[in-house]
Amino acid sequence: MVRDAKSFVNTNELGRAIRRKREGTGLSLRDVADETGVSASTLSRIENGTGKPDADNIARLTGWLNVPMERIMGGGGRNAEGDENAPVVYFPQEAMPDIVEAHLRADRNLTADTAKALSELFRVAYAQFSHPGSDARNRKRR
Amino acid sequence: MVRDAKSFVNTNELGRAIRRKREGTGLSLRDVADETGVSASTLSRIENGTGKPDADNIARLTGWLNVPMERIMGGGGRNAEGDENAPVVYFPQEAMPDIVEAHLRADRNLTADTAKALSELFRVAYAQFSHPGSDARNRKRR
DNA sequence: GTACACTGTTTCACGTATGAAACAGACTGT
DNA sequence: ACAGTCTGTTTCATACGTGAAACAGTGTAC
Repeated sequence: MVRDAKSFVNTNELGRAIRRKREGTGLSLRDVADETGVSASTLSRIENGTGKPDADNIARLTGWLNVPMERIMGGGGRNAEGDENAPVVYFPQEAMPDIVEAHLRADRNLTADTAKALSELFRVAYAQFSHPGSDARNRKRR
Repeated sequence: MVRDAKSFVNTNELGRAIRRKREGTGLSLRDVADETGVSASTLSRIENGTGKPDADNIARLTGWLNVPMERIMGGGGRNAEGDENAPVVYFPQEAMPDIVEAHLRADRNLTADTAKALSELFRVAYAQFSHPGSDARNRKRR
């Protein structure tokens, strides 16, 4: 049960990523607004970490960044209590192969068979490398 | 771009997936509410496709489903005009290896080196299988 | 019968994310 | 000097997602 529901989506990282890319490419807020459909005012708020963008805008912006939502947002059940701003693994790590498989199945470049084969390959490889001991959980990065 | 900003996050699929899993496991709305931290009323609305859940609840629920957000939600820039309810690829397919890599890097079960090795493996395998023909040149560049 | 416990749905007051527009600066050209 | 055009930020009214609680069924026990 998701220990007491206080979890927030980490939008600070989103904001930082956007500002980084925006300034890196020399675009203004209004430029990005035109490209993404998110208004400049909202964009400004997001970059400065004020408030939390809604689902549509998160989708538009992660799309613009070409980054998976959960990578940038973190959130949900497993947000490490301690470390604030690190992008977090949203899913139980055991689910990694499932995540990859889902992505593969959604990939229109692949046939169903190929997607299956690729995820199988990934599953095997992952099993090989992941939690090498029985207590990989002690590894508290950072 | 972004077509005229009318893109919505596809929450219908989210709702369907939740109802499927919930009924499949014989849970009530209030059971799921306890597990996820999303209220039963909101849960009901989501399952019935009324309104759009906010970012926090999407995170909680995709986490509960163990499914990547963009797989279930679709959304953003690439939502296929034609087919409504199909889960869509949110990212350009070319980005698949990057997506997987991001996920791997966020995986605390893996050391940085291992994550790198795995994503390299994946990248090679994917390149092998993806767009086998030459008609994959629909790509839009911005 | 009538209680009681459960179900999913809807009502309600409240908080807040939103975009348009107003705003404050920084620069440039005239 | 002034005017014009850019920048990011903030104000404002509006829209809407939210959870608690009320509601409407349905089933079971007594």
